Amino acid sequence: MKPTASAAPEPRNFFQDVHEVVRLIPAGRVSTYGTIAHYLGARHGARTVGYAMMAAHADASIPAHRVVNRLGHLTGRMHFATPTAMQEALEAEGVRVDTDRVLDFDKLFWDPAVELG
DNA sequence: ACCCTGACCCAGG
DNA sequence: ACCTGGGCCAGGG
Repeated sequence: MKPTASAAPEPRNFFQDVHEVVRLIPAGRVSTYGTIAHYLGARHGARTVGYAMMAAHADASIPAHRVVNRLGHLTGRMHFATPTAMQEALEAEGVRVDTDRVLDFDKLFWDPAVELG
């Protein structure tokens, strides 16, 4: 018989996995493309996480502003409603930003492999 | 089913 | 310190 909806594992693609991890980043903390890629499996590149974040733009429940590049730079800022919206969203939760870079990046860095076990 | 596009990161010369 | 190449996923035309 045809597998029921509950029996069939939902077809999760990599983008959805990325979105799920991003939702877990606490307010006031930041993570990076490469970290998330590594957490989800070595065969995925950081670039692909970037692709997933573009797709995330449609979903307001994903805190896309908490994902920056490995240097703490706000590389995704141009994809927000305004070029300053990403920085403003971070500052609204207490993250200091200067010239498109997160200050105290090492301290605020959130690694799913560490925080989630 | 092919072509294009797009928030990255590391290794090597 | 600069540039290059390789890896990588999903949606739309």
